[in-house]
Amino acid sequence: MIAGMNLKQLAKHLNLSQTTVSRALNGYPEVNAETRRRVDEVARKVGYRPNPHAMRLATGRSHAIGHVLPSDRMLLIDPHFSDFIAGAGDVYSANGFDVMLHVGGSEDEQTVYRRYAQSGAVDGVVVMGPRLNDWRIELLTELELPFIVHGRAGDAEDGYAWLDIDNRGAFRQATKLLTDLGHRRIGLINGNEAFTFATHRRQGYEDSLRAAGIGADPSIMTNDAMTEENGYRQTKHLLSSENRPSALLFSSMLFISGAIRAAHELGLHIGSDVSLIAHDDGLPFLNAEGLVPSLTTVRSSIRAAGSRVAELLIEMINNPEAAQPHELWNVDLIVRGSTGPAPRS
Amino acid sequence: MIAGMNLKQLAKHLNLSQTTVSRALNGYPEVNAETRRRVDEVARKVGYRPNPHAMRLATGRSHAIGHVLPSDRMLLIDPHFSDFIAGAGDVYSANGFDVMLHVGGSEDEQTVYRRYAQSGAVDGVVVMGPRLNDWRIELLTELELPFIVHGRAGDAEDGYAWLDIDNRGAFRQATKLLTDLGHRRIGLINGNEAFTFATHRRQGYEDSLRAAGIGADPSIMTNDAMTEENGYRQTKHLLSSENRPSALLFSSMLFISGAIRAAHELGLHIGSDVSLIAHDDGLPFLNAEGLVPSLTTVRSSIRAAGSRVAELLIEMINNPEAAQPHELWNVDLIVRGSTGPAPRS
DNA sequence: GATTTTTCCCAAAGCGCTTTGAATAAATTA
DNA sequence: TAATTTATTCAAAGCGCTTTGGGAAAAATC
Repeated sequence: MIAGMNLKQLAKHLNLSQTTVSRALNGYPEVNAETRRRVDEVARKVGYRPNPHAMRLATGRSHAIGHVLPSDRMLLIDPHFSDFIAGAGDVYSANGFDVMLHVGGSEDEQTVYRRYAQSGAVDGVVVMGPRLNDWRIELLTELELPFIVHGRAGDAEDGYAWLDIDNRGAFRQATKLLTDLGHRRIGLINGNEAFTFATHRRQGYEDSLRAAGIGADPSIMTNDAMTEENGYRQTKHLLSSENRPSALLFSSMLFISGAIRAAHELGLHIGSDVSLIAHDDGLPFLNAEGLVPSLTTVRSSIRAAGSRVAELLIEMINNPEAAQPHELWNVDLIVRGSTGPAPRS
Repeated sequence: MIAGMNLKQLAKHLNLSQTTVSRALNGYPEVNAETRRRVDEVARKVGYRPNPHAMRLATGRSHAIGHVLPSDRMLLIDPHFSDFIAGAGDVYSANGFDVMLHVGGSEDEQTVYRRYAQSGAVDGVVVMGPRLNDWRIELLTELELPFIVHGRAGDAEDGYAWLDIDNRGAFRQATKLLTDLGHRRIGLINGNEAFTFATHRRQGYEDSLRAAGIGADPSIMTNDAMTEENGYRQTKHLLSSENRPSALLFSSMLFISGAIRAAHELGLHIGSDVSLIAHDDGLPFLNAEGLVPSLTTVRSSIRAAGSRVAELLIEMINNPEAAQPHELWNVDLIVRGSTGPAPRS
């Protein structure tokens, strides 16, 4: 590792005290403008970089954000994680924050948070994939470690900071589109309801069914890990049943390829024999528009959410007194080719 | 953030000096067995955790590994990243290492590495998605920052540590399977050849074509971002061409759903009209076995690679004098239902 | 011109840990 | 019994930065 100059040396080089140099670099007011200019210039020239560990030790602030992926990693988080973090990462580095990532391992997840809090290893954490009454929220609150939840964890939503998309509204809209098109039997292929987003989506779906005077039928509602294979299996199952749905709602694009495959195999034409709508997080390798027929979706960029979550958390850290942010994002329904009027039976 | 006791307090509590306590906790020999027992016990009881920043400052070692995702993030890395890191993460935390993740942002990627090296923010880094003669290798070597490459970067392979899968061998095998089955016209739907893995795969493919006396035909070889959509588009294009291939080789499972869709649309039966083989990284949301027909693949777990890469890097860090590791992993060809004898034309 | 402010800088303490260089007591050896 | 070793422990000096509490010179006020 290349040596690099430290503050002391830089100060000597400048014929100034460490104090002054430190202050100059950190933008404190009590330093002469000309001096500051000189310091900045020389620092840049010699490529001075403060030692982050020393800085952290001295200030007690780590300038790092923790992301911990649960050790019982559900399929939910993984494929979405990189996109989320891509969005957040931009913001973090723009603000000089590092990301501490913790995934799996022997150490109990709870211990990790405790360690973070106690040691000041991070200034805040992002909670991803919240579940109903997620224990992490209680723990982090108790630890007084600033955190923000991507999603919501059920009740007491005022008690913590969160950013969520309006999953319920989204699925309400999507379902309404279908009922408006005359569909009466609509299947829901949802993610694991341990996660709140899945619950919210079901609620939205039920809202619109109810509004259309249709009873929810548990036999055409599923909760599964969001994989291609499950998409295939469930679709195949539902569409080959006696009283098959004329429309299906999917909680993730990850289901979709499988679903399309199943429909094809059954000789059903998408958009006429069966209508499909999926929630689209904007994962770059799965493009709803590129499908044939193009897919009707409720879309919300998980990447954008990542950026915003990062922004909010940094604000919270810089300004701990401020009120906890709550943001609920609208989700756009984008009608494309995979939805059409209910076939007359 | 919860306070937590520091060394000094712990020492006082134990009626010992900081030195002794520190030594006891860090397993130094010059400390009485009984004393060590006492220290360990009390430390555990009061939940003492050393402040990592202080530790890092004092030792100069950060106990952290850097992963930096290129800012010109190609689709390649993203979906594979979380699986890779999931594997690596287990090993990291088992060894008390943290992960510093850097993604995108305004700061130039090169600067990030320089900063890491100069400040000792990380003890080593993992280079993912290497390209031909990747500049990162040169830079990191110059910076003397320990690193390991997942993949290879072209020539001078002895100059750095790497772990790679035998992409060439894998595609050689896969192609051979096809030529043995009588296929003479085999398309290759590859990833971006800026990445070395794609080049290696093409080479393996060409090896076996050559061995079978078949000339490579650039018109049925493509290089694209690995997305569902591209899989569809390229497959559709190739399979509807005049002299269509009877078999296709894919560099990623991400292509596959699109490919299957295209084949279906063209009314081609997979496994008889057209044979398909894909490279399978073992991404959890895309299961080759679950497809219908099940997919013949060359499979290598990217997650396992992550674990091993982490292990090797940690060894390198703990033992800087040792020779740089090079590991080339065999890839298994798993024959399933998507491959069959070439149709007689 | 004397006094109070302001401006600009500095020495030194401290963050919490590791590590060096002794010191003391106990155990060996002579 | 005196001289060495060995086994344990400790005080103090860093690691590289921030921050407190002054202090000297310059500027402003009376």
